[in-house]
Amino acid sequence: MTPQRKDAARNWDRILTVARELVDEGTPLQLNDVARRAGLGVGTVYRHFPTTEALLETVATPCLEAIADHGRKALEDDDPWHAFSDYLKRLVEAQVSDPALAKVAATAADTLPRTTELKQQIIAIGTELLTRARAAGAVREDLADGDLVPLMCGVAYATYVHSDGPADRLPTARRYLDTLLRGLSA
Amino acid sequence: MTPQRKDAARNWDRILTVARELVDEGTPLQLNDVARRAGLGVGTVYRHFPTTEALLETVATPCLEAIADHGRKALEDDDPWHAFSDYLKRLVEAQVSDPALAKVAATAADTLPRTTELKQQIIAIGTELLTRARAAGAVREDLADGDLVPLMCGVAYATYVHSDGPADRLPTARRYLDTLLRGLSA
DNA sequence: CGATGAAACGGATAGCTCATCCGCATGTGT
DNA sequence: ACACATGCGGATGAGCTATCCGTTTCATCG
Repeated sequence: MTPQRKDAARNWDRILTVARELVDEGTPLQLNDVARRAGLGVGTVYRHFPTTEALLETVATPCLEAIADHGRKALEDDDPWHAFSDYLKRLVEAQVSDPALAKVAATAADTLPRTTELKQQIIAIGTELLTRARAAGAVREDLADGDLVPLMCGVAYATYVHSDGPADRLPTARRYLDTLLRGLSA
Repeated sequence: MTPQRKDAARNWDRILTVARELVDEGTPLQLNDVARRAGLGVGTVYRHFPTTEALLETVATPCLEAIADHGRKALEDDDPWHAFSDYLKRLVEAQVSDPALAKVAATAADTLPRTTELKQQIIAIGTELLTRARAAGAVREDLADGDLVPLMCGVAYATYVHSDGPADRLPTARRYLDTLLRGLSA
């Protein structure tokens, strides 16, 4: 993934660093803007990342991997409800603390080629945890597999609409998720 | 609100008609686009509606009024929980069937001067219904007044993320709201 | 170590959308 | 019918996206 040549690798890193900064400060990603801030030509940025989405994906990848790792651990939890709810909590917290993740989560898979596989792993883990929780009678029957992602995005979105700034997001998100989970439990 | 002069009033109507069509077919509003479709100069459109938001507001106004009317009736309902949940149902259904409404709902009041008052009426009614339901012990204590709008937007957003097209939105939205209401009830 | 080809760089620039401005046309009141 | 006010239209500039190609840098091999 990272380029072979030394200069290319250096620029790749610079671009990602700048992009991460922009995402964190809430600025919408603009490739020309990234180029200027990184002290590079636009051409360079566009060669590495043909679209804003491509850059966004790459920025979000480490977080996605962390979530997948966390999920694999959750699969070893004996308490199905705890494993399920804890995983959802992780998903929501990640989304509200990282705008890049929120965008990737809400975007259809086909426009995000690079992270599709990771995203599907994360969804598959969620589905598995849901299936177990359902089998244990802990979750309402009418919650379908395909509802998981939308509901997580919904909680994250509600948090964004509510909050004035990044500061009070986490507690709000937790409160909203708690409410949702209460509604989901059997 | 509508201009006095005959030609101006006619153009105003044309613009609103076209805008309503565009919103309904899911196309994002672009003022130049509206002008072209309405057979008018861009200047005309920009004079009536300086920004996309202003046009969006005006497009959404009738729906907002309908909601406020519905709300005033809900205030006469004797069952606090029924009045409250029914009102929320109305809010969510309106949002998922009208993208204009969803945008207006999720936008901060200060960028939408024209509909601010209407929006606040709608929120005030919701708050009143919530207060009554809370007083009757039907709603969880930790649901704050300011949570109402974000949660409604969240449900609408989740519905958008879930659905493939406008067709299956309503049932999905109802299902999600049911789940949320279950979590909100004491 | 110097030459050579491949790969990457940079930024000029074309294409596009947004929004303004002002000369011209149209409607309204006398 | 006239004059003034009001509204109309679209040319136009500002800002952003994305491409293309001449120049530069890197890695490899004799």
